[in-house]
Amino acid sequence: MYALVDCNNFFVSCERLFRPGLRSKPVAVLSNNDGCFISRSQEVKDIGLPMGAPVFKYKQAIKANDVTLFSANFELYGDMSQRIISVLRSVTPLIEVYSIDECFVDLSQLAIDDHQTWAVAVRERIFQEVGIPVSIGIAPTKTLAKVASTASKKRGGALAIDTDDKRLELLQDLPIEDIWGVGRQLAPKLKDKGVSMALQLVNASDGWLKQQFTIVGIKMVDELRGIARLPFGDSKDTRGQIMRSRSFGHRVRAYHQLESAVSTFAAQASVKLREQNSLTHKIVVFLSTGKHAMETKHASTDVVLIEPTQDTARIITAALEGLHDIYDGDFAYMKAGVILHDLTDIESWQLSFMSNESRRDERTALMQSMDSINKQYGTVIWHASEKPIDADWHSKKKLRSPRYTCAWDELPILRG
DNA sequence: TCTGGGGTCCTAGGACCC
DNA sequence: TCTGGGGTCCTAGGACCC
Repeated sequence: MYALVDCNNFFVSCERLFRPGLRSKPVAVLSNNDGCFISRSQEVKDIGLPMGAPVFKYKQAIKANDVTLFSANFELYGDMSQRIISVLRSVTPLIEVYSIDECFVDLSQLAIDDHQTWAVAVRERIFQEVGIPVSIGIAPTKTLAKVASTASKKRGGALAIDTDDKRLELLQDLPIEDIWGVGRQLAPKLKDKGVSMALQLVNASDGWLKQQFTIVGIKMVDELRGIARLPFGDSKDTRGQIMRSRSFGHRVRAYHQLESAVSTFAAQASVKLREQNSLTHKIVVFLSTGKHAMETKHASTDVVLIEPTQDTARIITAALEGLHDIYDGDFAYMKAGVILHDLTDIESWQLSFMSNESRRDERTALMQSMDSINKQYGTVIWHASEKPIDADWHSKKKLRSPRYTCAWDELPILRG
């Protein structure tokens, strides 16, 4: 069995901790530039201000209902999140931190008589020790635990799906768009086929499901049927990608402003990179007019580093080169960002670097940089031979760069 | 005028290899 | 030297999550 511990209106709850007078008053937390709602108290939900909605469109309602607004304070939320996680860790080490306000717990190693009672106790303990109200759902799969925790919000904040009857009862009342994994695209598609409730999905034939879904959807339905198909993540603290980006809140045309933003993002991203002890091999720089512009434009570029690096100065330099390549003074940008891709563990970078031999277009550059690598690592021996290739074959295969064959496996570093 | 900032996983199809 | 067809790797982009 799995538990999902889900913080109620998390950011709002954090702010209320320091402003107890705001309990039971309408409160919302806003995104960067105070652009849109990212957390709402129950009172604000009842007023009808939607999640993610732009604040300027709801000025009237905010004033009329005397809604208290906060600019987001992610340091505070991160700190409160850690406190909740440490309470859970004291119960069992088998937890998966899913997001800043959600945590899965594997209950299989715990001696629990009654799941409902356990959930109530843990919920009370978190509220006592941290002051944040949470909802706890317990079920045989992660997706069902999610269903349970959502349903628990109207039933005192703790709910265990420990019988099939309970499971079916909940699925009967669950609209498909509220299922974890059903989004904007899938929901209308399913409704067109006459499927609007989760129970219909669970009762559908395997043949029909195979027609409608890819493997992702099949797994989702299995999870709803009580068959665990999602791995219990060993809460990786090393990300596969690191992104820093920001909307400006107004249109930016001046190159120096973009330059300053991009170098800041590159620096911040490289700090994250060092914290997780990784190297980056590819840097993506992007500029965008934002998705709400009449005419949306998006420009991005990949900067591939021949030698993976962790060095802030090099990352900034490379990012600015990328910016220079894509900058087009003709239109104004609303947003900019830097993404670090192809992250490698710092201890094993030589291996992954060398074994990437199918990146043919990088080969030429690699050959040129081999000298410096030889100097740096001393023992690297390598060789490459260029095969003669006739012009016809070349154009047929649409090869843009000469073809090389390199005996990477002769590198002593791979054997070591 | 002003509409978040992160992430993950999967797939289709091209690139590449034998 | 023949230049096909199938397997595999890689990438961009989509869909989804909070």
